[in-house]
Amino acid sequence: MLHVRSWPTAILHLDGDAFFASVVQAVHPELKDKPVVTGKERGIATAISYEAKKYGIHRAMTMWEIKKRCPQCIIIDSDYQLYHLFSQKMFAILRSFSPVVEEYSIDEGFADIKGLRQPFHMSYEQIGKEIRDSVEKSLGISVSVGVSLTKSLAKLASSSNKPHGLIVVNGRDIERLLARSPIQTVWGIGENTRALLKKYNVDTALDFVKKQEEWVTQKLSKPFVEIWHELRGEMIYALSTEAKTTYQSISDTQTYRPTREYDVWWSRILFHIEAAFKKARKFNYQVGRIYIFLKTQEFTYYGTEVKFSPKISHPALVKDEVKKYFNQIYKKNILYRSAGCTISDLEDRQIIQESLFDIGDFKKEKLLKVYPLYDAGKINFGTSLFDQREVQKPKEKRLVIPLLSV
DNA sequence: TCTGGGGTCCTAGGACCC
DNA sequence: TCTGGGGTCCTAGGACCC
Repeated sequence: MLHVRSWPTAILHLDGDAFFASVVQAVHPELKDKPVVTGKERGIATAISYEAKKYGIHRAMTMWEIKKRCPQCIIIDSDYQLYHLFSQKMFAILRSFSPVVEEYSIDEGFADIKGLRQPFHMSYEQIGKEIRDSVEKSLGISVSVGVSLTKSLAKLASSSNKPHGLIVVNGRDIERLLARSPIQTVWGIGENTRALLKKYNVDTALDFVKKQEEWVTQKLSKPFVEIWHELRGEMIYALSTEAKTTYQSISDTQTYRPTREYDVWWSRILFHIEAAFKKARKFNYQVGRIYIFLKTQEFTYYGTEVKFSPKISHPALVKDEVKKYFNQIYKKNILYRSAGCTISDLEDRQIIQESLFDIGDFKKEKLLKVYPLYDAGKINFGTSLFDQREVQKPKEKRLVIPLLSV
């Protein structure tokens, strides 16, 4: 029976299945069909192959726990360059079908495929299958595809049948998909919203969609009203096809072995500030705010914010100022486990001139000579003398110059 | 699911002004 | 001493994503 369906919009979601692990298996065929876990260098699992998932291994599980549950598990270091290469190839294939592609993350993306049936002489289902199969065939990795009217529906569809899935939903199929999708599996609905909706007997995506718009507006905030529309097939989220070159904020943090030592935490804070600013300079930003924080064993955050006007791009200039703020959050009897910073209020560098504050030109001149070396990875600042990063050790020995001498 | 690192967006409420 | 309404800006904090 011919079933004619209307497609006001047609969005495809392409999602790598256990992407990092899958890439590793593609590159090392001897690891195919074996339990593989990546993230060795961090001590926790970042990707788990489907074979390893059978042993109950999940994200962020410690390597120690993994070995206990699955001694034959192959645990390897992450190789982000390699993942990136595969990601680019995957998106190149997607772009060979449609020019309108959003690279949502390293392992998943969307394509607007409306209108492609005619040029390809294929149904949307056939196009989806073609994309899935060409990625799998040419890259040797497994992916899942969902096609529907909106990004939210396409993503729900692709996630509903992993791995190696292909789901096309429209018409009555949408209701069936929503009915078998627990509400927390919807993109944008997390644990807190699940708990709230549970109180009103909203358990599935279909329960949610059946609520009146007024009810949703009353109980929830704007993003959830948008999700409600998206799940009803009304497109709210357009594809953003531009590459990421701008930032609202940049952060740099790390978890360490717990300690109370003042000098250690202060030097780590400086270390993270320098790292965040390095990225800011790379993207040509000057910075208006630095938020610094320490995190305790109990996952409580102690943080504070420093503002700069005019904006800056070399934090060594304001080290003493920042230290005053650090002294406000640090308490000597508290055991901390993590430190970091988020810089925000970012503005394009050409627009503003960096202020010299009360630092003399001579000092600034020296400083500006040193930063390019740091940015190029040739030196580390002396703050790292206290740095006890356990996880990421520099591969080559670097020249260390004390920041104070600048 | 007991916890790594890097992001985005939204809202309520206070401060301040007319 | 008591009394409005309305607008804007900013901040803290929440919620969620991969």
